[in-house]
Amino acid sequence: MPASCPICEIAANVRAKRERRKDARPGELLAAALELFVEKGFAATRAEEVAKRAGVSKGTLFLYFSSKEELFKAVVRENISGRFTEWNAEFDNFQGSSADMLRYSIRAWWERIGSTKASGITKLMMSEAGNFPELAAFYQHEVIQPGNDLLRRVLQRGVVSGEFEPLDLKYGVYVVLAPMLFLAMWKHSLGSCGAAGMEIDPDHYITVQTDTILRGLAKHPAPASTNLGPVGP
Amino acid sequence: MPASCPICEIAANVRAKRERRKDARPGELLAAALELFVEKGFAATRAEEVAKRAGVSKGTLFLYFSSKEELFKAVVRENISGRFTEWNAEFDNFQGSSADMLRYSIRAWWERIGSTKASGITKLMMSEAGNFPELAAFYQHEVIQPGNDLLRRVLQRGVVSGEFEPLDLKYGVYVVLAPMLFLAMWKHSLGSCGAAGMEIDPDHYITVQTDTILRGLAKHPAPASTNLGPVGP
Amino acid sequence: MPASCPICEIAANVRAKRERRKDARPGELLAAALELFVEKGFAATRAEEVAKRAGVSKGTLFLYFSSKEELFKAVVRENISGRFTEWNAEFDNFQGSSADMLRYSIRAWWERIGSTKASGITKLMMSEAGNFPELAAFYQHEVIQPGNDLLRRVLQRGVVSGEFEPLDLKYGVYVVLAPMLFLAMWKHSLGSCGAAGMEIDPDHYITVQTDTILRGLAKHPAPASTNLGPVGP
Amino acid sequence: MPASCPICEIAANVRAKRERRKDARPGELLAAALELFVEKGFAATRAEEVAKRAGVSKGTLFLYFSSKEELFKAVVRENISGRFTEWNAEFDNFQGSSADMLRYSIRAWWERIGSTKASGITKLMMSEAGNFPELAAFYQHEVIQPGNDLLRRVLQRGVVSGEFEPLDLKYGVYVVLAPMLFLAMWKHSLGSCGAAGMEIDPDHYITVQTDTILRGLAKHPAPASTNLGPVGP
DNA sequence: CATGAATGAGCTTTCATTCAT
DNA sequence: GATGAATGAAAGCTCATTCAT
Repeated sequence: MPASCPICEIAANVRAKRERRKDARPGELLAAALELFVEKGFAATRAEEVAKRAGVSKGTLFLYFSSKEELFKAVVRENISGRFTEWNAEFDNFQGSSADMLRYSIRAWWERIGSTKASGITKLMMSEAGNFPELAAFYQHEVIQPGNDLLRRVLQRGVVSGEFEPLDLKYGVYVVLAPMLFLAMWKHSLGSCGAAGMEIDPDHYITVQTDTILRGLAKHPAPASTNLGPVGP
Repeated sequence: MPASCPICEIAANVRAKRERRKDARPGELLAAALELFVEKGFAATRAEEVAKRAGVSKGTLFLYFSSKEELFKAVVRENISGRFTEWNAEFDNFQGSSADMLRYSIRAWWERIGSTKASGITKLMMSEAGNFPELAAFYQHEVIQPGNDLLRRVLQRGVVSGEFEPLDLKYGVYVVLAPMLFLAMWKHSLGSCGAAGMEIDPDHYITVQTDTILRGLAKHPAPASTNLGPVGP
Repeated sequence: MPASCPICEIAANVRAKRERRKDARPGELLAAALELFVEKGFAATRAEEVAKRAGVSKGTLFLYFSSKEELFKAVVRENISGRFTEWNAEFDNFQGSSADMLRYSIRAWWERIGSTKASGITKLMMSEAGNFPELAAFYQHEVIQPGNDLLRRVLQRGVVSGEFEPLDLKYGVYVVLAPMLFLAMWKHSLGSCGAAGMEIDPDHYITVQTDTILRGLAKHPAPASTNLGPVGP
Repeated sequence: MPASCPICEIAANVRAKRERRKDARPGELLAAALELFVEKGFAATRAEEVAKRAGVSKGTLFLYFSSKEELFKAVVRENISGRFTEWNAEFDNFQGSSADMLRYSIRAWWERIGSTKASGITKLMMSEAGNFPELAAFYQHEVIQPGNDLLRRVLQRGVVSGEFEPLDLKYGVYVVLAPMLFLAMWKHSLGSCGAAGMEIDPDHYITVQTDTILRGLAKHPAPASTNLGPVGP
């Protein structure tokens, strides 16, 4: 180290730390809020608790988010924005079979969303959609729709290439979506209650689901099943 | 009993009516509470609103349920009572292919649970499991486990008979369960927000899911998929 | 007293008392709020304090008034509505000189408003008008305008009859209004500070003002007024 | 002082500028505070807003005033400082009739106080006197009393010279004071609400009031009214 | 039994005030 | 001196719960 004033260095250091702290505040608060909202639900989470978990006081929270509801919105936005542009690009260049592409999609979702805290948002939205119609619409527009579109493209690719049986694409995406979203929600509710028999091993779950779904989608030489009329004889 | 006193009869009648009304109270309250809890969540539902929808006063609610939490527990318990004994019997006698049996199970679930208000408790439990661990355990014991067992028997029957490919039964049940429970939850959250593109037509959804699942489970002459390496290039 | 069940009497009595209390609540709260708002201003008055002075709990206040602002509005309405219809009628039938009529008006204002707690509203409105534009408009419409109109009629009567010099009526009313409203405001602010020399004896004040105003309005060279009897017909 | 060092001059200059700025700070803060207190009242004015309007940070405000209350006191004190010595001198030398002197007094008040921001403190004191008794006493001592004395001298001059009718001087001053103070308060409250019919044109108002007051005070050939005792016989 | 007026703990939100930089 | 991020006491308002009727 060359000649330098140690006092100035300390001062600069502290200032830097302070500014880093200031910049980090919203992130820390959003992280704490995500955790607590997912754990306890929106209404059952007290603002003070979020602040405490983020290591700040009650007042500080409202310095960064003008209301608890605004905090909620910010949590949702923070954890979903911009992922889809990245994903779309990834998919444009995918080389390989459509089955592999679907497998890849599912694994990627799990690694980037499902296995992270962001998966809690799915449960959050399910629980609170009724109380935040505006946010629900936002979520539909920013998350559901892009996700649907992404999956539809994968399925369509498979149908066009002859790998998959033709199917109603709109409802076909739910064949893939439903098991994934269910896993996310389960993880954050009944799956984390500690009761015996409630735990789901995600990797195994995904493997079984993926295999079955792919066989269900695949084009077969012979049709699988005869149809059934209404329930009851 | 021989000739009866008409006055006594009237009195008994009146008493019976009053008792019936008295006995009906909790039911009306539970029905109102179920609706509201499902619509708005536990915390966002006010006790007074439940009372009003049940046509009684606030005080009366607390006459029958010592607290809002007790009311919640009663709502859940009320709506998951022993349907499974009936179902088990039904399944013991089922005649037909296992594919038909699975189809029948799914349709039966939809008609008796999924399409009724009872489906709301699925969403409720997902939302509130964290705040009511005791209830979650109860739900797991009374609903999840029996449901799992039921479905496992169906799958096992198909595997044993050679209709279905062998599969991990524990996770196989989720292949059927996940899409159904997802539908129930969707219906009560994002699906009822009025936003365009969020509605799911249950019958169509069930048809597509069932077809795909059955083809995924069915024993095939040729294996379905090649395996995949790790995610990423 | 004839034969009567003492228990029933007590019960009826208590119920009556309870209902009387319920009916009295809003009035008690309004009275307490008026006092405190005038004493300390709107913002410096805590809702709990109002409740305490009315002998009820914080929650009860919000049972009757949905917000502190609503309470404020109710206080203003309570203390001014309907007085002007009565006053207008009184003035239509007034017999006597216009000087006497003006004297009577001033005395009547003092006895019915100025000397009562209602006079505090004047000060309240002056202090809070800027923060409650909606209320200020309400006050202008319900109080200021009717009061102005009333006074204008008195002045006009005097001018028409030749008792008063012709004058700009719009600004003429302030010749009477200003000293009266000033008295009301003074009473509730600097006049009640206990500082020596700040007290104003209202009767004397009114006498001096009235005499001077009447001489100022009177048509000269003829003398202005004969004496007046007690207020009231 | 003879030849001066230019460097010293510059240094002194800079220091003077800085000190001027430093000395100006409190003044800018007081000006901002006066405006805001008058507009919105003491309680509804936030310290941060005062600071912002003065172009400094929140912390700086508390560097100069130890609390919001101290700021308030300083605002009042600042705006009522010794104008009266100047005025007294002016009045000692006044040449002309007492009517002219009174006219002059009123116009002077309007030009130097009433039409300036200083008139706002009249309203401020009225609104907050109850919460700041110490200030109220101060105000009474520094403003009300001297103002009263000044006016009393004018009236007395007129009475002695035979221009004015004899009158109770203590209450006579309010004949002049009340309309003026009322105008000041009106201007800062209901008069600035934008509601139609609330605006008062000060010049016209003053003209009408002054004319009426002077005629009310003037000595007439025949006395106007003898009454003085309490109302009623 | 049923009622609903009353309660007060508890929550969100505000803002004067402090103090490390 | 000046700053503004941080604080936490305090206020408005809600609502589960009680209890006199």
